[in-house]
Amino acid sequence: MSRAETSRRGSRPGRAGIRDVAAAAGVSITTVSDALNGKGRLPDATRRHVREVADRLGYRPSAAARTLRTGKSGLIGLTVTTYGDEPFTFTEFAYFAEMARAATSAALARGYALVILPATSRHDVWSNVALDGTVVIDPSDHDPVVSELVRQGLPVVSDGRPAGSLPVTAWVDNDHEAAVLGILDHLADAGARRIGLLTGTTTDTYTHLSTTAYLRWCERVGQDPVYEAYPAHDPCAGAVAADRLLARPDRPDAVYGLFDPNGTDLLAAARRYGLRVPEDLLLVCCSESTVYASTEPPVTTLSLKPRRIGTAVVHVLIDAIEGLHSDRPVEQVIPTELIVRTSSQRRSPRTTVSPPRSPESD
Amino acid sequence: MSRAETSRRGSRPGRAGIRDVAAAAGVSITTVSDALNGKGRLPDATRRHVREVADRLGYRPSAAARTLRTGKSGLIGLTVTTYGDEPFTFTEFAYFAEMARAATSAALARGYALVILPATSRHDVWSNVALDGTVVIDPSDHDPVVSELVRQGLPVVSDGRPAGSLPVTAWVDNDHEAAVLGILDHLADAGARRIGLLTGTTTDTYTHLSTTAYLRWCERVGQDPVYEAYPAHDPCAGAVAADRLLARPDRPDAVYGLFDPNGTDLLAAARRYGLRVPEDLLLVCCSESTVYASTEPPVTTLSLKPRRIGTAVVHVLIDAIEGLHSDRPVEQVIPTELIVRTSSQRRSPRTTVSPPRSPESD
DNA sequence: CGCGTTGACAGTCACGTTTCTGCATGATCA
DNA sequence: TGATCATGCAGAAACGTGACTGTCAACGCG
Repeated sequence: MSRAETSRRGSRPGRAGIRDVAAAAGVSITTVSDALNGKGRLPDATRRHVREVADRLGYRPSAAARTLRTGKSGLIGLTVTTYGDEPFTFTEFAYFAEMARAATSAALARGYALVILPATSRHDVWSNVALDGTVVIDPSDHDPVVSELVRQGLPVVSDGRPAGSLPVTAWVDNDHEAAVLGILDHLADAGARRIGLLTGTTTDTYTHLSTTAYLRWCERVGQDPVYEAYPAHDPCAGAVAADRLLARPDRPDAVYGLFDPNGTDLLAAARRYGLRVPEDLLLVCCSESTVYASTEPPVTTLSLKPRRIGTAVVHVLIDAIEGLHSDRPVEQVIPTELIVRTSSQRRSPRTTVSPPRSPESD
Repeated sequence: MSRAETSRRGSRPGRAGIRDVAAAAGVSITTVSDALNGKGRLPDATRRHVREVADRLGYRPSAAARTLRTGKSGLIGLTVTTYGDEPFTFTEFAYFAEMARAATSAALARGYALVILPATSRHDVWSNVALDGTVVIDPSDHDPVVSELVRQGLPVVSDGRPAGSLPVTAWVDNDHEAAVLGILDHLADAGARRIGLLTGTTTDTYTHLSTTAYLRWCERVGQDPVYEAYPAHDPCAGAVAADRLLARPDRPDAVYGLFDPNGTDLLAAARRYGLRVPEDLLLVCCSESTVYASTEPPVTTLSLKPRRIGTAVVHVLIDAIEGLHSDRPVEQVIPTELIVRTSSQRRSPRTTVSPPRSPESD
């Protein structure tokens, strides 16, 4: 069978193949491939001619064929832990959104795209998409998906220090212990005598590290721990837990909340009990949301710098994919930032208006 | 050259191909493919045997090869409008996060995965990933990316009524005019005499439709329009615009804010001017955030139901991809929901505590 | 003038699947 | 008993690209 006029079968109009370009330009397939990829040794005239013809035909190389041939898809998985059947957790919205945004930007700048893939998704979906590597957010102890990916030889970079002996390629995280200790010291400096904690019942690393840091701090300064834990994925449970914490007989005079909505929930609970913030109750919570800049009063927040983390994670991963032995460390610690506002400043009642914050740039 | 023992070349250990499975099971490649995909006519014994051998070898079919052969990648693009160089807009965080979450779930349930692809990304990234279709969020007037995709014959479904003559396959949107009119009537019922609007300077459909609906309502009831517009992607500009709106000589006694942060910004501005909410100022804003349930006072919000929209968009798109002539309409209007809280209820001062809201389920 | 070298391309294979076609074998039926 | 048919499987052709190998002419050099 002759191979001439191959364009008659297969491809519908609108999808020109490399053969069509070769025929139209009067050269061979090899020449087209080399001309478009800048590979071979061709005179610039041929190169320009081929490019021009390709543009005229609206030629787009088939991503599938290229992936099959080269073994690289240009796709990076973005895996998010799930509570329940939803792709990502409710309480991490702002964090996740910012982190994903930065990760997408960073990946894109290096020619990669991100695929959202919940860890609990059906196995066939995972194997149906060709990934060059994966970003895992807060992997659980012995995540089967991570093990499977690593077994396949794919680089896996984790946002959050991996628990147990999870064999990730690299990880990026904050120093959560240091952050909690810093906040507790900050509150103590502001005059707090008994600091309470609003924490979660889940077993992820963030919750675990933060809680143990709190307990160790209490032990060190000789304070009885005062904390309430609730399932962080339930938005209503947070309000209830905040209320419980302030209803205790040993009511704290300062509270740190580990999750984003804790600030508003604690403010509401304080109002119910007639507690003034910051006079009667000092408040800090971990959040990326800007609403805390304009609450009454503005609430001091701890930012985990999700944008820096997202960027770092992607860069480390792509370095691993491309086999670059970069100077980026395999274990990166991103500093947190405490944004001090009125709710944690008992000592300086003069200024109650928080300075305007410019749009974050990192 | 003999084709026996093909496994000696190519594939590194850890990646078993279909040939290896066929050899190990003592059957042909065809039989393996049919057995795993449930296609041919095979006795159950053979089917089970092949599956068992495949599992033992840890066989995973190559997504790239499958895509090349079948023409279906199982990937759906999720395109988000960009202001500046970031993948998605700052002001739509909660909306986008919820919408993306629902879309990811819905796609996953039907065996598809989502790829985040900003509209402004480099062309090579778009053509480097094999997509079966694309979801476009709030496409601009003559989006070149959408045209290109449609020209390639890919289904494109839009979140938001497409402006101009954008040739999308289908779209899903709220009835923004009806929503605005409903809110204005709601505020008027609560006793508002002069209703102001906090709107955006961008030209997207949402902003445009909402603003014109407001202007028409004003004309109908004979009220002079009182509004301030600001670039919605700038978080600081919103606070300034809220302040300006309440500083006007013709200060409104009720305000509707089109964007998520408007509620807290307006509350803060009201405090600065000594205005009580809802006694001196009625407040509604469009937001998906739960923080407005526990602000002081709780703020009435309009929910655009992003989860329903995300689900609907994905289902319509996948129907189009798979050529199903479903009974789902090509143009779907999702109803909005007005969550009435204290900030817009001047008439009933008895109950100032909003009822607890259960986690949304739709 | 003969020979190695280099430029400029063409031919062909392989990536790993899916699927169409087709060949045996045994069962069924006129 | 020969023709028909369903069954169970094997062979091989694509899918569209990238890369290796090979060919042919021109050219420089001793």
